[in-house]
Amino acid sequence: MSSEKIETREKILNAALKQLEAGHAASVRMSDIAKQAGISRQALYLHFPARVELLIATARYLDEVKDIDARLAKSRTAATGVERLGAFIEAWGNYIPEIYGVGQAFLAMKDTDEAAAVAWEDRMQAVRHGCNAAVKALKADGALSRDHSIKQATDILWTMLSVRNWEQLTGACGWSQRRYIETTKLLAARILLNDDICK
Amino acid sequence: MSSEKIETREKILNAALKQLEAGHAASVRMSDIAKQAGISRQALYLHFPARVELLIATARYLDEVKDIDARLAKSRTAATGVERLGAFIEAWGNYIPEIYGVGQAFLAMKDTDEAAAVAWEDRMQAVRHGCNAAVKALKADGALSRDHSIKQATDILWTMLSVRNWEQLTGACGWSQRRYIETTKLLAARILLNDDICK
DNA sequence: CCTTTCCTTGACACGGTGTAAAGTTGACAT
DNA sequence: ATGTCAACTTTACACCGTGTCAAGGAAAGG
Repeated sequence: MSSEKIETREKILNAALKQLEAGHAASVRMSDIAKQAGISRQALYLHFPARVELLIATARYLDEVKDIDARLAKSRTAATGVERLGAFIEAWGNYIPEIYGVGQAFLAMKDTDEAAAVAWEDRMQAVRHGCNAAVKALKADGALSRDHSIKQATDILWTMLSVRNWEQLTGACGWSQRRYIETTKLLAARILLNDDICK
Repeated sequence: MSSEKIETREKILNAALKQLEAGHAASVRMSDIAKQAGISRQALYLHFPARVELLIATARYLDEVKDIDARLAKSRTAATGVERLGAFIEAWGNYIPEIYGVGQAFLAMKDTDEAAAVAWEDRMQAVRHGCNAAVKALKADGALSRDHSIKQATDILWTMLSVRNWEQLTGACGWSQRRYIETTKLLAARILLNDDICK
C-alpha cells in the first residue's frame, strides 16, 4: 500500500533535515540527502518533483515536528499582554535556530527559483502578522502609552526579529529596500538620541 | 602596454557592477558579465582567476568609486559626538544599498567558497569597528550616562545596522548564532518593557 | 616584416539537476 | 505457483554553469 511510500517520504524528510542541520545548508545536494536516507538519488524524484519542492516540504515537516503553531498560540493566550509578548519573543527566538538550515537553502535559491521565492514570502507574512499581534496585546495592557508609539514599537520588534538568522531565512521583507533602510536609520538615531520611544 | 589591460579590467568591473545592480545578484553568470562588457567569456579569466575573485575585486572597486573611507572619516571628525553618530549612520545607511548586489553574491557563495567567506568576514570586521567607534564618540559627549549603557547602545546600533541588507551582505557576524539570538531577544524585551536603555 | 600582447573562437572536462528506460524486488491476489 | 503491481534500483544521458586548453587573429612597436 501507500504506507511504505509515506514511510520513505518521511525517511527522506528526516534525511534532508539532518543534512541541513549539519551546516552549509545552501549547498546540500540531492545525492547527500539520498545517501543520508539510504536510497538512490533518483528515488527522491519519485516523491518530490524537484529540489526546491523537497526543501519546501522539509520546512513544513519541521513546522509540524516542532509544533510551532502551538508555541505561538501561547503568545496569544497568556494572561497579560506583557506575558504574551514574552511568550512571542521566546517562541520566535527558539524557532530561528531550528529553521535556520532550511532558510539558508531558500535564500540561496530565491533569485533563480519562483517556488523558493514564494515559500520565503509566506514565512515572512507569518512573522509580520505575529509581530503585529504581539504589539496589539501589549497595547491592550496599556504598556505603550500612545498610538504612534505602537507604530514605533512594531517597527522595533520587527527589526529585532528580522536580524541575522530570521532575515537570512526569509529575506525580502515586503517593504521596499529604501523603506527598510530609512526606518532602520531613524530608529537607530531615535533610540540613541533618547527620543520618545520610552513612554 | 598594460594600459589597455587595465582599461579592459575596468570595463569588466563596471560590467559586473551593472549586472549586480540589475538584481538577482547571486545568479549573475560569467557570460552575463562578459556580454555586458562586450568581450568573450574566456577573456574574463585572463584578468581574474575565478568568479569569486572577480566579485571580490568588484567590491573593492566599488569602495574606491564611492569613496567609502572618506565618508566614514566624516563620522570620526565631526565636532560633537552626536554629529559624529549622525554622520556614521548616514554613511553606512547609504553604503548598504550601494554594496547590496555584491553582498548578495558573497552570501550565496560563502558556504562553498573559502575566498567568499573571508571577503565577507573582512567587511564584518569593518562595520564592527565602525560601530564601536561611533558609540565611543557618543560617550565622549556624555550623551550616554553609564558604562553599561554604552555596551547596550553598542548592541543596539550593531543590531540596527546589521538588519536585512547589511546582514545579507556580510552574514555571519563573528558572534555565535546563540549569542546573537540571546542578545536580540534581550534587547527586544528591554526596549518594549521600558527597561533602562533610556537614561 | 616579425614579434609580442591581448583577445577571439571552438572544444572539452567536471559537477550539479532533472529525465528516461529497463531491470529487480517483494507483497498480495487468485 | 504464478501473475501483477508498485516501489525502488541501475545505467545512461541532456542541459547548464564554471573553468581550462589550444589554435588563431589583430594591432602596436621594434
